[in-house]
Amino acid sequence: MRKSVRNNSEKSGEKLRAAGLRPTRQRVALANLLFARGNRHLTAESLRAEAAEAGIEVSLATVYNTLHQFTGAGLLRQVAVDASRFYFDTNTGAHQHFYDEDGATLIDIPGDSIAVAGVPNPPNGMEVERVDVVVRIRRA
Amino acid sequence: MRKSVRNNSEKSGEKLRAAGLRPTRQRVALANLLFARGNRHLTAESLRAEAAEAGIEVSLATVYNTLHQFTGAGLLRQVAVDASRFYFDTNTGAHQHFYDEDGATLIDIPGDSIAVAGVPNPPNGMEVERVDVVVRIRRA
DNA sequence: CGTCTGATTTAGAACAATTCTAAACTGTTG
DNA sequence: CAACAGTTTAGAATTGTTCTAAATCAGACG
Repeated sequence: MRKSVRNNSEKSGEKLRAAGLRPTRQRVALANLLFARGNRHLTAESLRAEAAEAGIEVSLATVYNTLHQFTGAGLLRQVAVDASRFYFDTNTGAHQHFYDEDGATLIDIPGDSIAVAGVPNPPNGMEVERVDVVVRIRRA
Repeated sequence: MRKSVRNNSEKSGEKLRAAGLRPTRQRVALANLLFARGNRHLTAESLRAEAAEAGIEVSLATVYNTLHQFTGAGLLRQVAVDASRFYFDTNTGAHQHFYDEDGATLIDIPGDSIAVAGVPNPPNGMEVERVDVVVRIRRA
């Protein structure tokens, strides 16, 4: 057990270094939480709560900083589904989302299942950065 | 001119009544602004600014209330593209959007140009409410 | 190893967008 | 035209996020 924790931290450290971020205690701890399990969707508050539960004390400002730095480094992706908060996704590959408006939860849709056809050319001087699909669902 | 203004207000009044909303001075004025021209994208602040320019005094709270009531009544639709504010769209039909992240502007994509195929079945007990496509663009 | 330096973290203040509250007002109904 | 429920309002409150200035830390260097 202890060994695998150390391995995770080492892996996170390398990951951060590769991204050009100094592997500080806080960043490594958050990276461990973020990337240990599979794909995750979270908000600043939820990550902070999770960190607190795991006995890691980080200020909210650091959680925000880290989330933004990770996003800038391509380790995370922001998902816009709800104007009231930012969601972050540890899955940075091509994929889409279900968004459950009742529970305010996101569910991944694998990148190869949805196909979007007929996207018009963007206005002059603009280029397409990404095509986001959000399938809004609710209790039937 | 005066005649057409009266017509607009009468039309707005009927529209509101049909939606089950009492056609008050403020709601009629905002509806006129919203639906007089073609499709529009706006935020609470931008609508309020526009109202102020047109000499209509409405409190910000009323702008928010109205926007939400209109949305509830199906007269407007909310577009989630940016976690930092709510956008509203006067076009409630099926269509999609370009979102220019530099300028924070929305551009309509007609409903019949984009086709989304392969949406998986939603989880049990859930139904698809809507499929939103946002094409994020930026200066090339 | 201590020391230094710039990067990072922090608590708390500041901010922006939105929502709430309680009182004043207004549209409709009888 | 009185009465009541629905609506509006100013301003306070709340929420989520960003900023600030001071304290702390990671890594380099002697």
